[in-house]
Amino acid sequence: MSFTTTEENYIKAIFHLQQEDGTVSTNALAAELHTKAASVTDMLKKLKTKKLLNYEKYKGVRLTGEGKKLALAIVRKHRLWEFFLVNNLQFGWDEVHEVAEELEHISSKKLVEKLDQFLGYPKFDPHGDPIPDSHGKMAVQQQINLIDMPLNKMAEVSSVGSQSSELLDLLKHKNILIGTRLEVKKKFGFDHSIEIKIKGQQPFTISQQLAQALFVKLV
Amino acid sequence: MSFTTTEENYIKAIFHLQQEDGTVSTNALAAELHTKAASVTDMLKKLKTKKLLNYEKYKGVRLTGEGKKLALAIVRKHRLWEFFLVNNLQFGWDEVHEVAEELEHISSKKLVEKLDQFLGYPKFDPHGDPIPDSHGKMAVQQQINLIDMPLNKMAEVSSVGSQSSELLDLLKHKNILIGTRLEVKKKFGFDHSIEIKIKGQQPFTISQQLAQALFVKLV
DNA sequence: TAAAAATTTTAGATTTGTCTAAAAATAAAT
DNA sequence: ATTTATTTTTAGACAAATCTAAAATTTTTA
Repeated sequence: MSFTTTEENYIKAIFHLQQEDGTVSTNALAAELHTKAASVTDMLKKLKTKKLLNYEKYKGVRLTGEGKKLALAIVRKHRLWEFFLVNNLQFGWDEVHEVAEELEHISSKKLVEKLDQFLGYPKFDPHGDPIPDSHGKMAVQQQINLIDMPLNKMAEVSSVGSQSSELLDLLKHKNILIGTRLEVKKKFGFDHSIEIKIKGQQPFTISQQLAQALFVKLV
Repeated sequence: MSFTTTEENYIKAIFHLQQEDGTVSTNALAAELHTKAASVTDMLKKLKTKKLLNYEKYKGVRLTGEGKKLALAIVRKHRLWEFFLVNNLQFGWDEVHEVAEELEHISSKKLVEKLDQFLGYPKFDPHGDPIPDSHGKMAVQQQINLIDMPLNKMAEVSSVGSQSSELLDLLKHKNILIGTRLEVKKKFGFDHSIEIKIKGQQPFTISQQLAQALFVKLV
């Protein structure tokens, strides 16, 4: 069985949304895919006949085992290509997302396995997200949200909460990268902003929104 | 301006066909693309409005400068990816064509340039075909058809006339690869078959059709 | 050069993924 | 517990790329 790029994008979007919510609503999917609810309904019916998801009208949707398998295969490709783009082709980690969105739909199974081997079976992509292996298994990273970090402990930025270009822009401006080491010096209850310190720089304050978009691991 | 995969496949097919014929007929295109003449007519009208080709009904078709530029960009991507697959991912040179047919439609300009750089600006792909550079220029290879080789001169197989799996199958069976060195020992006028010798092997005979599908350079 | 053959184009239909507008179902609020 | 608001689905239409069958054009051949 093979799938169109559009079908794959639906499966991937459902996969990501159901991590948080369990079942996914038509409107949430429409928003995620920048399309309309009516289009989503049509596609859900189609994907149901392909046994990729369980769908009852007005009840929302969840992926079947098959659907999850497909989603993981797509995520695997996406993250492997991102790793390749950054590590081999010298792309910046903040400019690979769109290209990987295209590359993830290349169908050859052999290509994925050869690429994985060539890259040395990486476990995490350049954003710090785990890369599913050929069986769909992902390493679990003991990362926590920056907002939850204890004070004065050294932490390393390991992933970001989204790939929005606004976020990546802000991080670039603040000189925060995957791998950047920092400490939380102070938390302000008023607006939940936090003060952080990067070695060799003056401490500075970041907003609650930004802190929540950053994941770190203790070092 | 951006183009669909289908549009790009039409442009590429016209480009290849017009190398031989100058102008390309509707039926020839339909055969090449495994589609019907009526579909070709529709698409030619569409591509004409996009200024990629000159088309007058019943008169056949030729690419414009713009069309050629696009065709060369696609050929460039195809051959760079083939090079990558064979040289870096350890694919056999006879199994990369289909994957490259998909990869050639990835749109990122930056990806192509970074890939080219990563690969070391290769001039020829694994089939011996020249890779257009970023300006569309190709190295000219002083290769001749095996059928035209003088007797008893050492030659090296540098490219094959087509990527048909039947041809690749036959070559594999006869143990002929890109880079294989051989001499033509005898030519038979009756059926235009030729006897060739590969070092360390008994001489054997190949058909006119096969000889015409092989290009060599003198060494 | 006129009839036959081949090629090419048009006309109308189909499939995929999308849309808008209206109807149906569910959830929220008074 | 009705009314109101929100969400979701249906109905009908559209654009892209394709098809078949029939008509138009060009080429071949007698």
